[in-house]
Amino acid sequence: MNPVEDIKKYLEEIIVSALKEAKEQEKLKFNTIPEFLIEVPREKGHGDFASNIAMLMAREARMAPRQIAETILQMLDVKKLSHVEKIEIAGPGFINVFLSNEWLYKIPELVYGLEGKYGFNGQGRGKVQVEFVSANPTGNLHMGNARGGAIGDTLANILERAGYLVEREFYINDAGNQIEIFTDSLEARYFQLTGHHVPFPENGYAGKDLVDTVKNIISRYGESLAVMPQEERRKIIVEDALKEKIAYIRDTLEDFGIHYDVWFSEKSLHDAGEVDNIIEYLKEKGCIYENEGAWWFKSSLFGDEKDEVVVRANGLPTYFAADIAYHKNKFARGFDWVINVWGADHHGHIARMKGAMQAMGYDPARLDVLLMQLVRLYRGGNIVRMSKRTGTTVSLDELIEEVGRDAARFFFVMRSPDSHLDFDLELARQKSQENPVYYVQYAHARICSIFRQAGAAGIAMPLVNDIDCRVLREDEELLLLRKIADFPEEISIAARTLAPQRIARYVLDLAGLFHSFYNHHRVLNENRSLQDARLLLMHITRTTVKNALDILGVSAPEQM
RNA sequence: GCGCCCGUAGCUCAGUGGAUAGAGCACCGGCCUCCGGAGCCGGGAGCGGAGGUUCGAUCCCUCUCGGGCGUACCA
Repeated sequence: MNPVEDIKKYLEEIIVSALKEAKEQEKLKFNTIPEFLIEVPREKGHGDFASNIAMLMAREARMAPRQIAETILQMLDVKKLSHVEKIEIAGPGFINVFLSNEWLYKIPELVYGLEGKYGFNGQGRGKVQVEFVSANPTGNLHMGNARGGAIGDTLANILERAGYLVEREFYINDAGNQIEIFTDSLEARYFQLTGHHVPFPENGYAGKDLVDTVKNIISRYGESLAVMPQEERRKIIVEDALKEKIAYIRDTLEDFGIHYDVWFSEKSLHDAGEVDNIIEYLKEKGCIYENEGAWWFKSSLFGDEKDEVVVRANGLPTYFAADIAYHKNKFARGFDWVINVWGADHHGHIARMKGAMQAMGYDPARLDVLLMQLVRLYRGGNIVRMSKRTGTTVSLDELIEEVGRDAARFFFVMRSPDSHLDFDLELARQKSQENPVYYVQYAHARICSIFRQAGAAGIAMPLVNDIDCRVLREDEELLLLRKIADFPEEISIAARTLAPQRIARYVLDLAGLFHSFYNHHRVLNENRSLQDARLLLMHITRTTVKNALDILGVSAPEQM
C-alpha cells in the first residue's frame, strides 16, 4: 500500500538487527537504540535512503560516528538484502543505501491494481471530526470562509485517505448576540424599505445582501409585519432570513465542492439546555466564579492569560459558553479526534477552549485547531479590502463565478495555512503557464490525449502482467516512477502534520516530471515492449494526478 | 505593554534537527516535419540580526528588529 514506507521499515529492521548483533559480539556498547531516521537524502549522490543512526549513537556508544557506521556495515551481508545494491558511509557518519531499480518496477502494477484507491493507507484509526467554515449566517461568505472551506475539505479528504473515519461539520451560529444585531438590522431595513423613517443600528450589518434578504421577506409578507407585535415580527423576520442565509451558504459551498455530513445549530444547544447544564457543571467543579455580576471561567488555571466571561451580567451566556457546550457535545458523539479550522483572528480562543476541555475532563490533545492566516485579495495589483459591514467584499459565489471552482480551491490550499495568502484574481483567471492549476490539469488532459491517439491508431495497452517495466530506464521515467511511489507517504505526512498544501505541491511536482518526460521521450513508438511499458507509466501517472486532484477538490479534465 | 503567527532569490512561496537550502513567476538565451508549445531545456542571487543548545540549526531556546492578528460582559 505504501511502497516507500515499506522500504523504510525494512531498512530500519536491518539496522536494528545489525546493532543487536554488534552488541552481542561486543563490538558496540549501548543500552537503548535511539529513535533514528531513515530519510530520503536531498542529494541523489547520497543514495536512495540514508540513516543518521551512527551520529545519534556516538555519545552512548562512545565511539566515532563513522566507526559505528562501519561496525553496522560489518554485520550486514549486502548481497543477501533485497533490492539493496550497495551501502556507503559518508559525511559525518551517514549510512547511505543505494537500491536497485527493481522495487520501482513493482510500482506500476500496484497503482494499476488500486486505481482510484492508490494513495490510501490504513494507518489512521478512529473517528475524526473536521469542523470548518462555520460562517455567521448574517452575511455572504467572504475570502476567509473560502480559504477555510478549501483547507477544511481538503484536510478531511486527506484524513479519509489516511484511514480515518471523517465527518465534516458546519456549526451554525444561529444564537447569541450577533443574531440580536442581525435581527435589529433586518427590522430596521424592513421599516426603511416599507417607507418608514427609522435609523439603522450603529453596529448593524450594512451589507447589500441583507437588503436583498429583506426584499424577499417583503415579497412574501408584504407590509403586514409592520403592524404586528414586535416580538412576533422579529421572530418571523429572523427565522425567514436565517433560512435564506443558511440555504445560500449551503448552496455556495456545494458549488465549491464541499458537502457537509452535519449542520449543527448553536441554537439547538441553548434550546436543549446544554449550555445551562455545562455552566452548572463547571460551577460545581469550581471552575466558574462570580465577579461584578458576571460569571467567569477560570481559564488562567489552565495556562491562559486571563479568565473569560461565560455568563454576562445581563444573564445571557457568551459565545464561549456555547462553544464549551458544543465541544462537550462533539466528544459525547464519540469522536476520538476533533479538528477545528479557524481564522487567525480567533487564536486567542484556543487556550481557553483547551482549558475548558481539561475542566470537563477531556484530554486537550484530542482537539486540534488549525489556524489559518487571513486572505488578501488583489485585482490588477490593487488590494481589495474585505468588509462585511460595507459590503464591498468579493463573496465566495462571486469568486467561483469569476475564476472557477478549480482555480479557487487550488489557490487556497497552495500555501501553508499559517502563511498569509495573497490571492490574485487576475492570475487565477488566466489560462496560461503562470497559473499552476492549469499546469496540472494540462498534464492530465495531455495523457488522456495520448490514449485517444493510441486508440485511434488501434493500439491497446496489454494486460499488466504481460508488461515488462524494466525497459523503463530513462532518468525521466525513473523520476516519475519514484514520485508516484511517494504518493501514499505524502498523504500520510499531510495527515500527520495537518498540511493540505503538501498535496498541491506534490501534484505540481508530479505534473512537472510528466511534462519533462513527455518532452524528451515518445510513448507511441516503434519499440513494442517499450511502448507498452510507457503506456502503463502514463496510465499510472494519470491515476496519481487524478487521485491527488480529487483530494484537492479540483477536476481532472480529459481535454481542455 | 502582553500573547499568537510570519520574516527564505527582484516577486509569490516550499523546505517532519542532517550532508552543496528548492520551485513558480519575472528577466535572458535555446527547442515545434514529432503523442496537445497551456509544454520542455539552460542561465543569477537568499535563510532579517545577535547569542545559545547540538556531532550538525532555515528548523529548537533566549534576546532583538520588521509585518499581521489578538488582547470585549463581540463572535
